[in-house]
Amino acid sequence: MIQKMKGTYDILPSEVGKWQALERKIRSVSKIYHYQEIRTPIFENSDLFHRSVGEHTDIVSKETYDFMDRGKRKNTLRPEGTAPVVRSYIENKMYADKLPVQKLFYMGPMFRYERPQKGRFRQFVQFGAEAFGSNSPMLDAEVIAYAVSVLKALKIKDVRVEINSLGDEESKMLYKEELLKHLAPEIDTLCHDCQTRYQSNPLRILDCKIDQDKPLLKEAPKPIDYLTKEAQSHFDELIGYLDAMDINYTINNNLVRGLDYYTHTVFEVHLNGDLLGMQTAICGGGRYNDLVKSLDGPDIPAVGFAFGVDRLMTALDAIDFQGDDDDIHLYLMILGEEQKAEAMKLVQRLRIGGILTDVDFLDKSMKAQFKLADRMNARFVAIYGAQERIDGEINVKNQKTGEEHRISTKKLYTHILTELTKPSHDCEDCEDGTCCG
RNA sequence: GCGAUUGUGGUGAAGUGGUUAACACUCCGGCUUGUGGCGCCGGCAUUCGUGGGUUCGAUUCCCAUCAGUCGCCCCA
Repeated sequence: MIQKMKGTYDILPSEVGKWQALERKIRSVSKIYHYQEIRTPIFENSDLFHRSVGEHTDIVSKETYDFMDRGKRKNTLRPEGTAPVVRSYIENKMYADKLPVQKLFYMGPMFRYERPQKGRFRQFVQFGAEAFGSNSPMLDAEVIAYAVSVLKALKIKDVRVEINSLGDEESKMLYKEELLKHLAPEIDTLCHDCQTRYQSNPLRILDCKIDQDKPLLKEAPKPIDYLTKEAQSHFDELIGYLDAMDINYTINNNLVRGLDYYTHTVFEVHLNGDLLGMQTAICGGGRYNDLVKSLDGPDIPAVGFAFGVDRLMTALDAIDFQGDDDDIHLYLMILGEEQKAEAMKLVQRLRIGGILTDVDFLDKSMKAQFKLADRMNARFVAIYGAQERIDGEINVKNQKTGEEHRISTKKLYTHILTELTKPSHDCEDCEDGTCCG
């Protein structure tokens, strides 16, 4: 038997409703913040990721799905969403659009060759936002507020927003030098990974879980202390906006993030508790003012974030999140061969009229058909046998109340329609009034 | 890339170096060819992830492999 590839998963009909509801909420929050959806290809020229994410990051150095196509071109299945969106932004000259600040979001599968575990797959779904064209800390604040709103809309509480600033290119250079100077004398006391990072990506040493508590790191200089004036005021302003917007956050001076392209603001959203197992990060993002330029675009600043949608789903599983149902309105019970054609005619009319209808295709007994209707969560069952066909009538049973009426077949459609639009309960009980819409 | 752990029907799961692989649920059929959800009766694994080895004999022991789960690394 051929089975799914490691680290992938099928979303079966029984759970797809939750995904659809989740995706719908994400889109609706995106709309409120006025971000527009962009869809880019699932694979790109490999160079895109090497140049943006960073050659020596784990993502690029050991986690990409690469393949050569028949034209000997190097392709990579996208491991993240920012680079493709930036590529598209540049290639489609969106910087010349009527709207000088382009606010985009995307949602779709990403691919990383990793060992799967809780909250981690080889094909996973990310939802992310990217806002181009302004260096204003207002935009950083908006993006963070947007991310928080998504969680709020999903009723995921108990989250922790951590922010930090890496500063601009100048701050980063200055800081890196100081950090290397500080670490140099005792570099051999750090873990093996950190010794490698010393060469490749010294900033990451800061949030190493192994060495975190060593005095060498505790006493290490922090990026925040090496910010240029502009960088410092960018960060201060951001904090001012977040306070004004009533967004809760904590400043984590050791937060650096793994991707190369970040400047200024970086942030992560974590879930408290053990909803996600050992993974707690549900969203990460930050500002990347030099990325567009370094990918041969104009010098345009940008800021964004990415959510792990699978992780959102995992978190939602723990809090009784209601997905879209696939209940049907009417189950048409057909009794007898001679009734089939007339029944199909009826079904077709109902469906054209927008009534979710289904029937049995296996000549099941009445009892078995009732069971089927139950499993489909049918609101009504219409029984259609020989006598009904002769009389031009049909029995309609309300599955909730058990009431049954015999009506003219011609009136079936309007009957079902009226019954369905009747509120099923007292709407004063609705929390938000959306249930009966 | 490293480590731990698991792999028996549709599902959850017992079990043993040796004739018919327990049990529960689901499902199917019947009692009941026109009103189901209850009840009763009956049925559903030539086979224990896959390949190899040890053995007279393996689902049970060993090795490999694949897959799941969890953790490390890293990240969403």
